[in-house]
Amino acid sequence: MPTPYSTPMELLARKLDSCARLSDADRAAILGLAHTVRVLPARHDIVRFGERSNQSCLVLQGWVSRYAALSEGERQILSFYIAGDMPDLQSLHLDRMDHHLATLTTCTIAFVTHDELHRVFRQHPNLIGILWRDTLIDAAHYRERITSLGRRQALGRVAHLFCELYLRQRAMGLTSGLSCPLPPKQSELADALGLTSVHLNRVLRTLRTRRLVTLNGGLLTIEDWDELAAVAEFDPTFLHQTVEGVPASEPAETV
Amino acid sequence: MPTPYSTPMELLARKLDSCARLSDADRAAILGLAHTVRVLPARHDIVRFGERSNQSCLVLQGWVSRYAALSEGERQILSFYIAGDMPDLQSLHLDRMDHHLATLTTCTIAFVTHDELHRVFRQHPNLIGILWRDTLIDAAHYRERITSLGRRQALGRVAHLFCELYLRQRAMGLTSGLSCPLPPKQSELADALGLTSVHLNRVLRTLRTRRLVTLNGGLLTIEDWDELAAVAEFDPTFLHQTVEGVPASEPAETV
DNA sequence: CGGTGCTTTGACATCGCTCAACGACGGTGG
DNA sequence: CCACCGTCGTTGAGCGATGTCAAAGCACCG
Repeated sequence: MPTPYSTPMELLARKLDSCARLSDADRAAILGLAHTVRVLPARHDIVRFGERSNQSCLVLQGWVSRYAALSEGERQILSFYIAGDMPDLQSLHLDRMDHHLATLTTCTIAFVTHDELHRVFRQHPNLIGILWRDTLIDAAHYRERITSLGRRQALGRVAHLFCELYLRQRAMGLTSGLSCPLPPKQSELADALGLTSVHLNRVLRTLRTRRLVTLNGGLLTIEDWDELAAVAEFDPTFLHQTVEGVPASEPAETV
Repeated sequence: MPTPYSTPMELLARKLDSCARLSDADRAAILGLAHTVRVLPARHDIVRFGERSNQSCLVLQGWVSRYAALSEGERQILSFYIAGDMPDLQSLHLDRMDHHLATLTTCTIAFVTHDELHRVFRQHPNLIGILWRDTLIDAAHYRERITSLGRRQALGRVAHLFCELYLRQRAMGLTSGLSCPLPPKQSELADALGLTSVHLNRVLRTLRTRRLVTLNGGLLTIEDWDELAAVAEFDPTFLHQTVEGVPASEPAETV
């Protein structure tokens, strides 16, 4: 399932279109953004805690994670990012990183300097709101994660994350039926969900046994969306996607 | 400890000054924001899940909470807001609320319409970045909460929240020595921390016994900042305050 | 064919939850 | 003024969900 994009900024335009409404002028401005592209190996820090950044990154291919490092080598993964996401927009207005940003898989990443972003903002003030909105949606994801960690048990937490990651990939055309890539290892999923990898493994077995979901070789397959969403108490409102499509019991194949 | 402000927008200016740098022109623009003021009773919803809003609110006095409601009457408090905070800025760019906003105590709240904000943004584009930054700091608070819920045990979680709430109030001049208001009831703190009120109560006893913190009648008193911060593994970076002041062992009295 | 890293499983420990009761306190009405 | 009541805080006993530790299985790869 390769990322189906022609140019980096077309990918960004597609992404922004899935959470906002992009006018033709805005779209053109996006497509004109100067950028550089780099391929980074898996498990490689992009920006580190404490650093100042003068550019923001756009994921073109692969998965990126945002994480906080605690003492004793413990780690909390704060969020996952996929093709089309700009995980580093906050550096536009916050001077120091308060966490790390790292690749999870081999990644293709585009970098846009803050100067370039400010230039486009000056010429197309509309875009400010659209990218601001993007960071607000990021915050909405955080809120949902807080709710999960605070009030759901392990099973619901895992189910909820799977629903979220499936729908986000679906909006970017990265799913195939009820399957989608899920490259993080179990220990990484555990670090995101506030669980140990041992317990996560047992939860995965439960999900498999109950015929809700299977996870194998980096491929997630949802066998029963309705039941999975019920276990997760999943409500897609927080995703703020323009296309509200929750998979029907018999979901449409994505184009 | 009454909120020491003369006018609503002076309070906002003071707040923004504590996390950014406000030029004189920006400051004047803030002071000129048209608004209305209302007093709301405690435990009163300001905006509800699913609603659309055409205004944003500014807390002038009292405490506000953002919360998600789950089935079975369960609730996760996502964050607390105090005088100077604008908890509702996201409604500028997100059409539907994905959670609730409610008063915790009796509150004085100022409301500014989105139209008015957009007007000021047009005349003072600087302010866009400053308010955007404010929402990004909100997100930084979420991240820290995720880390707490995911990777800290109850004791550290509680200690961390107390450190955060103390420093945020300190930046607004709402503390007195190492004491500050903490109006939420134990059940509300528990709902914010992913604990039951019973267990939170035991944790508070531990904190009291270990002479770190006492909480009594809505007043939080920190007895040993260094030790409390150590238990919490507290690092104030995520607050993104311009004045970095962490209380010394013998903290300066706030003016 | 022997690493190396990830997943899976078992046995046991522990943190935090549940249920239940009681105490402290303030408001209200007689 | 006092009895009553509701709310909040406090405590105990037992239980359940999740963590810890340790080992084995398994796939990939040199």
